[in-house]
Amino acid sequence: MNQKAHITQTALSLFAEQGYGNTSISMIARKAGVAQGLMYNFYPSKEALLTAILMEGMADVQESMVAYIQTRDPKAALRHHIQSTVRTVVARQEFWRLFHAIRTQKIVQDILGEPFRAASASIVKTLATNLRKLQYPNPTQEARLLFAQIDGMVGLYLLDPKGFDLHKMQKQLLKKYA
Amino acid sequence: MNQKAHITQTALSLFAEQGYGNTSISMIARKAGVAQGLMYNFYPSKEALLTAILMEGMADVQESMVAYIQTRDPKAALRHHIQSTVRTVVARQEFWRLFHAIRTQKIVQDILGEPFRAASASIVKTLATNLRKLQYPNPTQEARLLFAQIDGMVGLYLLDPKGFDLHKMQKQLLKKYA
Amino acid sequence: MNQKAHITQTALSLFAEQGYGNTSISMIARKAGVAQGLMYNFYPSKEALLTAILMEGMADVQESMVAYIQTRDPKAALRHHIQSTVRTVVARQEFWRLFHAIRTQKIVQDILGEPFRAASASIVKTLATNLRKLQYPNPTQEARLLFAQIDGMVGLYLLDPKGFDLHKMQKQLLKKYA
Amino acid sequence: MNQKAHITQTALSLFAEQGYGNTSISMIARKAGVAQGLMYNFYPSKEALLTAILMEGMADVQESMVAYIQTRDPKAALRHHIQSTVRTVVARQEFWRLFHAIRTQKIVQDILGEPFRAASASIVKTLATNLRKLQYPNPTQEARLLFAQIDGMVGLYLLDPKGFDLHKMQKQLLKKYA
DNA sequence: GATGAATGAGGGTTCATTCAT
DNA sequence: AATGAATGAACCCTCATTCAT
Repeated sequence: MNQKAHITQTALSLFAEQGYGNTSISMIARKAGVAQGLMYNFYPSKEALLTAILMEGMADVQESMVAYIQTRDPKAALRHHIQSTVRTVVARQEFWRLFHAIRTQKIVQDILGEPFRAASASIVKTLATNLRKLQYPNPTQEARLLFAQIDGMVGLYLLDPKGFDLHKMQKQLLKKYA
Repeated sequence: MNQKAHITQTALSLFAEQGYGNTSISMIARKAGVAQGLMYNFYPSKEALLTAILMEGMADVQESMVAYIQTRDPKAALRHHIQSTVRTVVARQEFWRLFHAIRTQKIVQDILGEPFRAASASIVKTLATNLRKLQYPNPTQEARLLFAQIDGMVGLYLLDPKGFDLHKMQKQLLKKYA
Repeated sequence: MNQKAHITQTALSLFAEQGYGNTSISMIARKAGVAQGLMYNFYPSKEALLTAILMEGMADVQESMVAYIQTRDPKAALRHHIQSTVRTVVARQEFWRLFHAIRTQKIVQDILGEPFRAASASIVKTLATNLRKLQYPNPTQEARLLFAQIDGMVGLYLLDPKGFDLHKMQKQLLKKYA
Repeated sequence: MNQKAHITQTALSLFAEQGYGNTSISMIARKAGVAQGLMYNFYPSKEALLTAILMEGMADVQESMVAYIQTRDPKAALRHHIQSTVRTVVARQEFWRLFHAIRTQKIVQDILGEPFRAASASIVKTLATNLRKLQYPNPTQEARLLFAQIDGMVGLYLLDPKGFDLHKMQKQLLKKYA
């Protein structure tokens, strides 16, 4: 792996583990085995490093959704969304832990606030469309509730990955909706 | 209000508004209108102040649950739990915002990790008991799902109190379960 | 002397001796015998410290000019200006050394550029008025030349206070103009 | 132009424009279009680069004086000195701006302090000789005053090239002395 | 000669904490 | 109890310098 990717990955690990604010550049450098100053050859600031990590993570999520966004069958569409979310959260656990922990902070609101709201709205809208096809009453509210449910499930999993059986939850959720 | 409570409340406000890490003791003192050093007459450190705030908040939550924990009718019990949660989140929004923002951090995991897990387990167990009475298949999983749903709902509300209609969500949730 | 004045004076000494850019906050603190952080109780930044020093120095100069600005007799007015300049340069040598060394730098241009130009123009105008009364041909140009002469004299003195006999120069200048 | 001269000239431009301390090696390299490390093939350090620039500039000044140092007629000699000084300041403005801005700093005092004092003394002596021929009373003091005047004029010009009419000042000075 | 990734000392600044008053 | 001046460790960042290629 090249130096930039190595530093970025190390930073993500530490940010996820102990928080952005509690992670110093020197800690990242030490764990990555490079000099402090080197980070600034790749990113102009600590905040820029965070931004890059968040942007890349969001792009990955977007990409994983492209695969099933066009699914016509409503049950399949819901199933794909739930499965895809669980899959990406497990696969990129560190990113999600960081994102969930930091998404209330001003710095992230500035960077990702609007994109995140837009993405959320888009997902809710798609869920609503599919729930409507399945004859749910009040599909928009139901979609919001389902979104909250998935988000809550992910949040609780990230809070305690060992104690929270995400796949059992996923199964249960699929049984209910798809 | 006595000095200690005044300082503690001021700290909670600032922690909730701008984060624990971004709030300095001098800011708290300035906003509270007291000298910087005074806080140390009541708490040995900034972390102890945070701990006290979190403990107190958790105790309040516990207390609010005592009122309905003995409810016999399962639908009423579920209704009370949902309503009580929403009520406390709205009434003590600052505490919940702080708690949700910070609950993944090591410092909080150390302090509240175990109590929180215990409280969660207790709630889930109660929910499961009631769902079982209502003949839900797989009531334990269903309880976990409901817990996640409530938690997710609260989280999304705290993320954007103006844009997220908590009461409409509550109504929808009540319609489904109670 | 109080701490603030002590720190400010120490900073002026070091700035004058080795330049603003070559003087670190830690050097000032060490020489002043206080902790680094203390300076920030009095000035919000290193630049603010410099600004305060420059502003105060300029105010002193202004004040010393008030005493003779109203002098009616042209020869006396010129004499007073020359003597006052020499006196203040000798008395506040550190300030002048700092000011002469730093006045070309952007940071000072931003802080004092306009005030300095205005003050210079005012002095030149007064000199011109007095030279006109003394029947000098082209008094405005002559005033500019005299201003340059005084400035050059001061500059060379500050460059080498021991090797440059400022008072002999002053005497010679007074002989020519007053 | 060869690489060394190109780098040196680029460095002079930047030093003059924004100061020695505010100019980094990487800025010089970027503007010169070469790699950061290349400078070290020609100079052992940033300070050595500055030294070379200053030495070369001084040598040029010396050289420009050789042309008229032997002028016999005193008025012509004074005229040549004034004109030559103005000419070189305008022609090599960047060097002079750098030199005037930095000549009080320790680093330059160490390098050029003694040579500069020697050159100044030599010029003053020549001026005195010519002033004596013109029957000025106290020609040595008068020479020092003239030297200060020229230096002050140059300094004020460099401080504000657009606002200070150097050639008008030169004319006025020539009228007085030559 | 020429490159630019890598280093690490040092800079300005913040802030939790202490303590004399 | 209450003050706020004082401390010093730690933070983010810059940059002259080195060196493998």
